[in-house]
Formats: sequence, C-alpha cells, structure tokens
Amino acid sequence: MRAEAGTGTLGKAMAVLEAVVTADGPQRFTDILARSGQPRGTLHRLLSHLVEEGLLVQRRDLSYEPGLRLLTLAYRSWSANRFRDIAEPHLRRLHDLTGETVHLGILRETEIVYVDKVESRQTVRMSSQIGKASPAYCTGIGKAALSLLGPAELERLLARTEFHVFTPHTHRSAATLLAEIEEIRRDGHAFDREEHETEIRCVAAPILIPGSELAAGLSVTGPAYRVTMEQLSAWAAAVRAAARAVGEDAAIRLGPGRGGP
Amino acid sequence: MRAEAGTGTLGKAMAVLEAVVTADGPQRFTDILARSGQPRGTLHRLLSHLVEEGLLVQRRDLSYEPGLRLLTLAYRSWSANRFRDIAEPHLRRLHDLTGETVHLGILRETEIVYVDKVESRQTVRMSSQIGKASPAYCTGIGKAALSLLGPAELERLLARTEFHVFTPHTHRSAATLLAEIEEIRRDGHAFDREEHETEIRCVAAPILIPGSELAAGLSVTGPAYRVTMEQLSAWAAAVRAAARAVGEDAAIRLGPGRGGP
DNA sequence: AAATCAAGTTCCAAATATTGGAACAACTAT
DNA sequence: ATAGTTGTTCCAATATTTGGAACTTGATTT
Repeated sequence: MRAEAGTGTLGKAMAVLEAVVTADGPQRFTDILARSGQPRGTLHRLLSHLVEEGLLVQRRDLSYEPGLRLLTLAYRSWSANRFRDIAEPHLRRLHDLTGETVHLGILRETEIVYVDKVESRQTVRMSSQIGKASPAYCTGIGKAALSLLGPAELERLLARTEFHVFTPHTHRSAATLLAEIEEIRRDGHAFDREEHETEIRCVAAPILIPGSELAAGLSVTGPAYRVTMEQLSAWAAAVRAAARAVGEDAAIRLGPGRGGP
Repeated sequence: MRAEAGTGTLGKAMAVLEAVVTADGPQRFTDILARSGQPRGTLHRLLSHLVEEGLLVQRRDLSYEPGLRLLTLAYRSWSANRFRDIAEPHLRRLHDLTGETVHLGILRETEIVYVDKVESRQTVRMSSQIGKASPAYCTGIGKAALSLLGPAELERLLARTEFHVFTPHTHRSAATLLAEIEEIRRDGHAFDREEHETEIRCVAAPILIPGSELAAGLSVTGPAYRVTMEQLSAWAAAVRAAARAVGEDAAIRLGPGRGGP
C-alpha cells in the first residue's frame, strides 16, 4: 500500500499521517518509509513536524502512533456539526419505532462516513462506529446516497469503485448496481441484503437537501435472524418519512444563505 | 483569539484548521482572516489546500466548515488505541460496581483529553464527550494525572495554566492546587468537588504505567444530589484498584519494547 | 573483540513551494 | 451611479522543502 501524495506540502504530510493512522500498530520509521514511498530525509522531517503538531506521538522505542490532537479536532467538529444535530431527533424517533439500530451517514467520494448512530443495547459501543467509512456500493445508506447523484457524478464515482466481494450477496460490478439504483430511485428506499456483512440487513432512504451538495442517508439495521426482509419492507415508509423530515429541517435550518441554483 | 503559527508550513495549516474547527459556526474568509492573522494571499492558498485535503469543506456561500476526513482519521486512531482497549473492561467493572459514569482521560499539556466513557443512562450521548479536552487543574482525572509528574514538568505546566474560575470551588492559583496535589499523592486519589461544573462531583485515581510517558487517570462521576462526598470516599478504594489494574495490564501489553530507564 | 548489518539521524546545495502586498473582480448597499 | 465590502488572482522575493549521501548508534555475527 502506497499513499499518494496530495496537495503540495500539506498533502504529503497528510499522506504520511494517514499511512500511520491506517496501519495496525505503532509504526517504525522503516515501516512508514515503505508505506509512504517518501525519501528518507523528507520523511524524517515530515514525521518530526507531525509530532510537534501533536498529530502523531513518538514512543520510546521510536515508533509512531496517532496523537490525541486528532481526537480533539474531531470532537469539536462532530459536536459542532449542524446537520447531525438537526437529524438527531428524527433518528431517535425512528429508533423508538423500530427498536433497532439507526444510522446517519454522509457520502464522501466512494465511501459512506457514519456521522451518528442510535442503538438500544450497548453490546457494541455507540461511539464505536462514528467516523467509520464503509464502501458506498454495498451499504444501504451508500446506495441510497448514490441514487441522489447526477449521471456524470455517479459514473465518476463508479469508475473509481473497487467491487470487493464481502459476502455472496455483494454487487460484483457497476452494471447490477446501476440497475438497483434505478429501483431505489423509483421506490425511494434501498435495502442492504447482507451485502457488506453476512447476517446484517438494513433499509435506508436518501436525504435530499435542496440547495446542498450533501448526499446523505439514514437507515435501520438489524441482524438477519431478527429482522426479515418483510419486516424491513414494513419499515420502509417510516424510514422514507424520517429522511424527508431531516431534509426539510435541514433545508430550513442549514444555510438558506444565498439560496442557490 | 489569534492562533499561533507552529511548525513551518504544516503548523500554519493546522493553526488555520484549528481556527475554523474551534469557531462556532461556518466561518467566512474574513472571519478566518481576523482569527488567524495570516496575510490574505497566504490564507487563501492555505484554505484551498485544506479543502483539497478534505480537512475543511467549503459551502456554497463560500464559508468553511470542518470536513469529514477529521472524523475518519479520529475514528481510526480511536479504535486502534491500545491503551483505551486495555482499560475498557476495567472501566466497565467500575461502572457495574458504582452505577455512575466512568471516564478515562489522558493528560496532554495542561488539558485532560477524555478517551473513553461508560455511562448508564443515555441522557447525554456516550460518544458526546470522547475527544473533549478540559482543563487539568479543575477536574478529578486532571489533578490525579498532574500528581504523577515530576517537579520540573509540573511547574512548567502550572506556569502555562490559566486559572479560570468556573464555580465557587474552582482553584484560583497554583498554590492551593499544589497543596492538594500533595494530598493526592498521599491518598492515591483525587476529588472534584464541583470545581469544573456545579452539581458535578467525582473521585479519580492516577494510572501509573511503568516505562511510559503517559499521565492518565480514570474517574467515577455523578450529580451532587445523588453522590455525596461520603459516597465518593467509599468508592475511592475501588477507583484506585481499577487504576492500578489498568496500569498493570498496560505495562504488560503496551510496548515492553526496550524496557526503559 | 572486531567486523558486519540494520535502523535512524543529520547535512547541504539545488529545486520548489510559500510569502504577502497590491491590483483585480464580483457583489451589496447607499 | 457610487462607495464599500468580500473574495480572488498575480508574481518577484524569500524561505522551505527536497533527497541523495554520509554519518551515528546499537544490535548481531564471526
């Protein structure tokens, strides 16, 4: 895995940071050298700058780990995220109705980033998924969000998508995915039929915010043994309604700014 | 508020990022110009680089907001944080025993950063505090962590601390704080007697990890009407035991690497 | 004990990106 | 129309980054 350098100096620094953060454990200089593809001298200076900024921490054995500053930056942006704030009561209502886990996600390139989650049992911790990025093509919210895009943008993203096969039900090509996206546009909701993880199903709906570039969605997720496809279909209308309500609230409360085309 | 420029180019970029992230709402170019003190041309290029990297997002009305990439970076570092992982079962056990909220925090300069939290009722969301930074001098975990430091380091941090008065019980100077830190060293635990927020008390203990530079701590927190000082004192031994257990686990499982001086 | 190897650090002239003042658009309010 | 505000672009001077190579440091082998 070789991180691609981005925008000038900052891009390189971020590529190195990402190389460390996405790695499994603490990374030694040589590990990062291989992962990042930067020359030795350059990498060394980059790393010391990242440490000085608190984005990385250097341990005693000289290896590098993510620093706490990332967590603090993310906390501030998360708690200040107005979209999440607007959506929250609707997520709760949907959770009260269904009793299952409710997710809110935003599309970023070919991935869905989970921005909020409401769940009943704390078997897996609530915060454990916030910020997680999953492929769009095999998740309910992801497919729902893709259905909001225009043809050009959709094509651009699909061209960049790698169709990794997670389960026997995962889409293997853009062709079948596009056909399903047509259905989603018609129905107004999307299913995840154990496409990303076996034994996990969900029903999702796209959130349309007039005058915004956000492609987002929300979903109700549950284990296959408890949540049948019939059950999901029965919840679909409520999921669509919640998504519509979030979109309307957001249209009012998020930058009516200068309107916009 | 004027962000101080840091390490070369990266430092400036981070200062601008922080200026946007810590602000209340979306920030327009002129707002950031004032907050950051950078020249117009420089700031403009810096902002476009941050947007290209996904650290900021530019809205239609040209204002800037935190981007999703921060959340994803933080998610990866949080879920990969081995210290947090090691501490978690101990936090749960303490929560089962007391029924009140349990926090895990790490000292970063003069602040405590909350890294994990276990609570019963979801009145306030679990994840809502992870990554939050609070002043060390007026929080239980903060004071406990400070008690681990050597005299030179302690003095350095106190010199940089601003003693903001949050409640009638907040420490107003280094003198009284130092006296309390002596007590904490003797007792092995620290109290927060409504020093940061009124009606909130806690008992905390420092986590000592031999051969690590981390100064950390854990605490049990509750509302004053339910949790008396007597109750907190009764829990103190359990809190100390949990902190000791985390430290021992961490000493074994975290880099025994090259030992240490 | 000497030699070998690996990992990390430092150095510095050349290449490159950043700097920041000033001029330039675009849009608003008067 | 006119003045004012906000955001964008330009470019020569400057500071930073670049990256190959030499240099430490510490461990392992002969």
